[in-house]
Amino acid sequence: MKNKEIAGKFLEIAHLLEIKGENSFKIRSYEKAAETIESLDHDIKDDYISGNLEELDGIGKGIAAKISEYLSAGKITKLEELRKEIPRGLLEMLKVPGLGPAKIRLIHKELGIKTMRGLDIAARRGELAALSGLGEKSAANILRGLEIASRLDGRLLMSTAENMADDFLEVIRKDKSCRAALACGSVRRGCETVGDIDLLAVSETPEKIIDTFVKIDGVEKVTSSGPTKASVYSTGDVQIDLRVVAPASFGAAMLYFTGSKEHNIALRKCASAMGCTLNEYALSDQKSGEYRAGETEKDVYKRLGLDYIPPELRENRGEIEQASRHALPSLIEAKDIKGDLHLHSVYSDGAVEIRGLAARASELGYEWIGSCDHSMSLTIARGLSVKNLMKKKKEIESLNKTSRVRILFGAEVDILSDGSLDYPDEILKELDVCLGAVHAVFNQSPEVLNKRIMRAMDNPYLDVLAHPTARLIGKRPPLALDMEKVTAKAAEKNIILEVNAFPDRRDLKEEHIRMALAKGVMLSLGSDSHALHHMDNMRYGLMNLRRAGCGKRDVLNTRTAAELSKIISSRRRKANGYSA
DNA sequence: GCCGTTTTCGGCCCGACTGTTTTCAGTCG
Repeated sequence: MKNKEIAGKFLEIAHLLEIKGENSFKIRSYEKAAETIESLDHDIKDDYISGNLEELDGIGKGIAAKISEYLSAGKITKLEELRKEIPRGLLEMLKVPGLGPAKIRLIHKELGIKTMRGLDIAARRGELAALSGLGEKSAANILRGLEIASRLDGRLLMSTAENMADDFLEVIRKDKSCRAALACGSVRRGCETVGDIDLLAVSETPEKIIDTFVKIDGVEKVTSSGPTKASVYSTGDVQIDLRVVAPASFGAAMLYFTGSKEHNIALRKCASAMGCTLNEYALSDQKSGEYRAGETEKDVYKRLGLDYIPPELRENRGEIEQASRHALPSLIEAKDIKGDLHLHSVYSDGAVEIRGLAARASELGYEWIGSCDHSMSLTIARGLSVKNLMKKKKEIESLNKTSRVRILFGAEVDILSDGSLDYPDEILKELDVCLGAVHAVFNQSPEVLNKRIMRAMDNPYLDVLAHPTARLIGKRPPLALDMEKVTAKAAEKNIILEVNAFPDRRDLKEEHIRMALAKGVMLSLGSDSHALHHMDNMRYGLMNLRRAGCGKRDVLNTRTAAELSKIISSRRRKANGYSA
């Protein structure tokens, strides 16, 4: 499938046109087309073959022709020409905070600078400040922006961003004039990573809140500060923005600052179509300016004729149209979760005894847990020998006599380099649940790797494929798996795919969850806890599920212990039937 | 470049803050 690839080409065209100074609506058209293509639930080649490209939203004659050219000839002439015309370095400069297309153009035209390095040198020499339209301050901002762009190439993990946001919110909420405060933006939408942190507060006296905010310990630099809005850089050069609004605008402002940008643009179009304008203050009549809604998000959606759209779905991927015909998916919620399927104990590399895990699970309101320690080959994580595994089984049996929470006897079994599992079948058979996972030998060729996973999935005792792509966000790339094939195989063999909730794993990612859901594959959530506090990480896996539009019935963790056992024994029976 | 209940031209989402310039363009979200 080339959807993502093609979407990327159009985004590149959009950026190049920006630098060129093209009409901004033309640029927006390319961006829109890229969004449409990226969020398609099928291969765009299908539309190309059937001649229906122009029926897609935001795709007309021009862009359809470019898609056709790419699919038939493997290139887009317009993009090739733009690349020749505009030095690659100028594109990179767009990533520098404080530097936009107009200034880039100016710098390029007046000073002939076309690389980041060249820009850095000119900035240090003070050549930028001499340009008309720029001054000392702009030059200094660009210099700082360059520093940030080079240091902060990555984004923050959601968990880090949430903690930072909470630290700031705690102080803001203590201000007596603060009625409410929360994090919006990508934090509220549950994204995997966060670029900058957007905070929103409600108050009748915004200046006071802003004043509190810019003085918080941990603010390293205030980059802008007005009566209702301020931006600061906090420790680690993380940008934090705060906006303060009046109570009557709380909902409209929440919508506005939660985004996504694309969702907002689409909502404003809806508003405009019904003679209204939507901004961060309210939904109001275009002519009279009369207030229609704004105090809560629900009110605004309702006045727009839409069902309430949960933040995780606000990406303009069709959710607005779904909301208009009452067809939004009913998303899984934290309260639906009855158990955590992936917990490590002191038997392997966990820090907690099984009884401790069960006690915490009880506090969390769970009915069951899966005690899944590492298998014998993973010596670095004190993987269990068969003998210790059997000892663990006895302990679980004994604990289950009195435990309020049913403890499943499980294991996270290594998928070895040849695709065999790390315990013999007669041992695997004993497990209540068997998770299989790759923990070593990541560097196989894609062919060998895919064969390895397929072979593992052929084992009738493999119930769950845990953290399927083995990625670590920002640290280790995902395995080069053909996820279409993996999800198809999971559907065929009734294998459950895990959504690992550890903050730097979040594996499967939402795109792959959607792929699995489309094929009817069951999913499971696991915190992969190695310490007690890790059990609270389930929320991050839940974010992925919700962002993928996942409902309650799609997830194993919403079932009772009895239902879960039934699902697993039924899948094993079928799998054994296949392999016999 | 796209689109059409103001339909083949002329619109296209909206506002805060900064910096450089004296009224607004650029950037950001």
